[in-house]
Amino acid sequence: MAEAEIPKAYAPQDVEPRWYASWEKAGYFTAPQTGANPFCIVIPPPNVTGSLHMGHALNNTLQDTLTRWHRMKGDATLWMPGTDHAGIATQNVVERELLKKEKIRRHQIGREALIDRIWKWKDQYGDRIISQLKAIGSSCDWTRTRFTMDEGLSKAVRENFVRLYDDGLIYRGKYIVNWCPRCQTALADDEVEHEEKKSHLWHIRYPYVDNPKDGITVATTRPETLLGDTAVAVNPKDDRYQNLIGKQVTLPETGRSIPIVGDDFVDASFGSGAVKVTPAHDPNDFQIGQRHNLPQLNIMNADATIADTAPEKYRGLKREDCRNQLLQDLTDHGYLVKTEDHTHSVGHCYRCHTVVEPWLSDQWFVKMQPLAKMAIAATKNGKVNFHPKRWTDFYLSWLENVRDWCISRQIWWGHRIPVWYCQAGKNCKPIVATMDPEKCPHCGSTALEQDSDVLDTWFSSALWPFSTLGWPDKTPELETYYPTSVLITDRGIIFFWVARMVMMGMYHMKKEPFKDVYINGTVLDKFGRKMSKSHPETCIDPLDIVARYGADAMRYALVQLTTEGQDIALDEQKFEVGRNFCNKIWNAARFIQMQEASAIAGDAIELSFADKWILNRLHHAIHRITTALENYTFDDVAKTLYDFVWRDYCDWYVESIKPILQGPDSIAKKSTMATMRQVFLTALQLMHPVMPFISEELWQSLGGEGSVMVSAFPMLNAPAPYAPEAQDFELMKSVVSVMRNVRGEYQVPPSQKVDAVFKSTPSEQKILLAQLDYIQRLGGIDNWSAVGADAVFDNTTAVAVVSQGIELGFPGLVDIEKEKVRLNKAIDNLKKMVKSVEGKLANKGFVDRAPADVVAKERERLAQNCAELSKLEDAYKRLL
RNA sequence: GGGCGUAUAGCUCAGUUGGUUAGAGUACUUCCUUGACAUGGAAGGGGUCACUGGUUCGAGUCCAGUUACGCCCA
Repeated sequence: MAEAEIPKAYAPQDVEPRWYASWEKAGYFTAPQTGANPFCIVIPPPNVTGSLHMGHALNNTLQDTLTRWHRMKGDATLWMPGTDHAGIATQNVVERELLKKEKIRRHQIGREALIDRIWKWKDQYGDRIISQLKAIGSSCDWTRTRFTMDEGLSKAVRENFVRLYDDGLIYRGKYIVNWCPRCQTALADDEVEHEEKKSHLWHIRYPYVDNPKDGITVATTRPETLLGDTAVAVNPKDDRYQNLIGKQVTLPETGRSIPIVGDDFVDASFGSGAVKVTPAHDPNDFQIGQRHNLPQLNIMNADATIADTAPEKYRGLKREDCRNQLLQDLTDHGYLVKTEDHTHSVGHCYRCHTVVEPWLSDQWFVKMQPLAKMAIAATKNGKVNFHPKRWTDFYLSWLENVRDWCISRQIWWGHRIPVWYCQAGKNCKPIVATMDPEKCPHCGSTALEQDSDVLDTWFSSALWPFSTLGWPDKTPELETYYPTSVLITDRGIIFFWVARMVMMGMYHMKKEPFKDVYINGTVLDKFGRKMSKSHPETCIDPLDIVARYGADAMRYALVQLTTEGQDIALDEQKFEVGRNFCNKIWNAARFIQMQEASAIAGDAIELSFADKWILNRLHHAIHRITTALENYTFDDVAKTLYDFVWRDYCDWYVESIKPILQGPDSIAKKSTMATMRQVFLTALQLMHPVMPFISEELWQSLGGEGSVMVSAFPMLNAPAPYAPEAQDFELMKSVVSVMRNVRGEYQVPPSQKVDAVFKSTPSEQKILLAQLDYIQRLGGIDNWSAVGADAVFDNTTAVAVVSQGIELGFPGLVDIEKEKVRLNKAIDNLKKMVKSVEGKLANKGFVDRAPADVVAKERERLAQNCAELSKLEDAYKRLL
C-alpha cells in the first residue's frame, strides 16, 4: 500500500522547511510571560554584520537542545534571541563599503549621515543571521527579539551609565590606552591581540649634559618614541648606574635635557639596564612617569603620524617612516651604539589587526575593583557555576587582576556617552543624565554639547540577561526568568562578556545573571586550527551542510562530538554519521508504516519477550538521556539515541518481531505492532531536542498526537519494567551471536539455513525454547533439537560454547582442520583469561585486601571460564 | 616567563568514584541485493592507553617528573 509512496532514502530538503514555518505559525516558540519552573537562556547575541559559521551552529544547537527539552518537560521556557550592534566591526563594514562603492570616507559625509547609512545597512542585512539560525532549527522566541541599540536596551545602557556614575564607579581621566590608529579609537585591554614579532633591540647613547663625550646607553624596541622621552630610568640597586641618578642627559635629535631617575621597575639584566621613559607612549613608562612626576609629552596624532610637539623635521611622518629616519639620523650623528636581533610581542587590534599604539588621551573608565569583587563572590559562593569547572579559575584569575575598564570609543556607531558639557564658559560640571538635558542645571545655558564618544559595545551586552527582559522596568518577564538558567558560550569571551554580565547582574539585580555557564568547545578544522574564513579550504559553511545533509544531520553530528568542553576538529565526513542515522530512523518509520494500518493503532494486549525487552531498554534509554541532558554531557545524549534506535530497536527488536508480524497469531501481531509503534514514538520524543525536524515529520506521519515539539517528554516514575524477561532476551542474543559467529567462520551465506542442537541445563533449555522463534530467525536455523547437559557431540558436529550452561552443536557443519583452528583460538583466549584470574586469586594481598564482592566475582569468573574451557577442550579432543 | 588543556585502534574520539579480555564511529578484510534501510545487514582483524618513576593487592584512571602539540595571560 503506502510502500510506493514513501521514498527509500530520507530527503531532509523536502521535510525541514515545512516544519519550521508551521511551528512558528502555531506560536510554539513563544514563551509565557510567567509560569512554573522557568527555564531561560539568553542567546549570545551575534553581530548584526555576522553570518552563521560553524561556531554559531554548535553553540546554538546546544542551546536549542536544552530549550526544546525543557519546553517538552512543561517548564516555562524562554530562549531569548537578539543581535549585537558590534560598534567597531559594523562601522568598519559600512565604511569599507562606502569607500569601495562611492570612494567616500566617513569624515566627508559626517556623523549623522554615517549613522543613517549604518541603520539602513542594518535594516537590510541585520536579519540575515536570524534567518540562518532558523534554518538550523533554533526555537528562539522571535517575538521578543532584541537589538542592543533598540529603544529599550538604549534606555538600559543610559541607566547603567548614570547609576555607575552616581556611585562613583565611572570617571574620566588621562590615561594610556590601546589606540588603534586605523579604527581611530581606544581599545580595551582584552581587545588587543599579542603576537610575537621578530624585530631589533636598538642601543642608543644619550650624552650627559655636563660631559657630552660620554653618556648613558639605553636599549629600546621603539626608537621613534624617543621624541617623547622625558627621562631615562635605571634600577637604583644597579651598581653601574646608581651614581648617575639625578644627572641630566641630552635627548639626541631634539636637544632637550632630561633627567636620569631611579625606579625599581627597571630590569637591570635586560638590554643595557637603562631604559628611556616615554610616559605618553608606553603603559609602564606612564606609571614610572607618575611616580617621578615626569611631564607627559604626546608626540603622535590620532592616526599615528608624528605630531607638532616633535621637532619639525619629523612632523607628519608615519610612525614607521619616523623610525627609519631617526635610526638614520642617530647613526649619522654617532648615537646608535649597536643593533641586536630581538623578538617581542606586539599588540594588534582584534578587529582590523593594525599594530596598536599605546597613546595618552582622555577616556571614560569604569572602576573595576568593587564590581569584580561582586563577580568573584558570586562564583565562590556557588551562584555561578562553570562547566567544565576549570574555567572558574580562568575567570577568577582575570577578575583578581583586572584593571579599570576603558569604555569610551572614538567611533560613531554605538551608544553615545550620556554626558553633556556646558558651553557657556562658566566651568560648569558635566551633566550626566538618562534623558537628554535641555539646559545646564548649573547656569541655565542651553548651549550644551554631548560627549562625542560612544560606549564600548560590551558595555551594553553586559546588561543582556536583564535588559532583554525589560530592565530597568519591572516586568513580569524579568520577575519570571531572571536569574536565567544557563549561558552557553565560547571561552573567547569569558572576559569580554561573561565576567561583565556577572558584575552588572550582581550590581543592578543583586542576583547572578545565570546559574550555569557552559563553555562549549571551539570548532577547529581538520588540521586542528581554529576554523576560520581565512582558511577557506577547510572552512565549512553550516548552511552548505544543511543543504546537503540536513539540519538534523548537522545537529546530531555536532552534539555527538560535544564531549565536555573539548575542542571539535571538523571535516565534512563527520556529518555523514548524522545523515546515515537520520536515514536509519526514516527507514525504521517506513517499516512501521508498511504494516497494516488498522493493526498498528491498537493497544498492546499480550507482550512478547521482544516487546518486554525493548520496553526495558527504552526505560534505560530515557534514564540515560535525561541524566545526560541534566549534566550537559551532550555526547552521551547522542550516543544513547544511536544505541537505542539503531542497535536495540532496529538491529534486534525489529528483526526479532518480524516472525510475529508475518505469523498467523493475530492477537500477538496486533499487540506487537502497537508496542513497536509506541516505543518508536517515544524514541522520536527523545530525539526531538537534538533532531527536531525528522522527529516531527515522523511523529505526525505515524499519527502521534499534535506536535512532538509540545508533547510531554518521557518521564520515569517506576523502576525498569520486565527485568527478568529482558535478561532472558539477552541470553537469546548471545546464543544468536555465537550462531552467527560460527556461520561466519564457516562462510555460510545468509540464505542458507543450518541445523542446530542446543545442549544445556534444564533451566536454560526452558529459556531457549521459549524464544525459539527468535533464535531460528536471527540465527538462520532450520532443524533443531535439544539435548541434556551430559550429551556428547560426535566429530561431525561443529561445537561452540555460549556459556557455562549452554553449548551449541551444528551437525554436519564440520571441517576438521577449520574446526581445530577455530576451537584453538577460543581455547587460547580462555586460557589467557584463566591464567590471569588464577594469578589474581593466588595473590594473598588481593584476596585479603580487595573488597569481598570483587574477590567473589573473580572466583565466579574463574569457575565459569574453567567450565567453558573444559567443554572446548573436550570438543577439541574428539577431533583428534 | 606564568597558567590551562590534550596525548587511548590507521583516522576522529568515549572511558564516570582505581576492580572482567580498554569501547564507539570511521577506515580495512570476508560474506550478503532476504519484503524498512547498500546512507544497509552479518562476521572479523587491529591498541605494551606518549615516556619515566611512584602510591596500591590492583593504574588508561591517582601522584611526581619528562617530551610533543594546542590555547590563554604577561
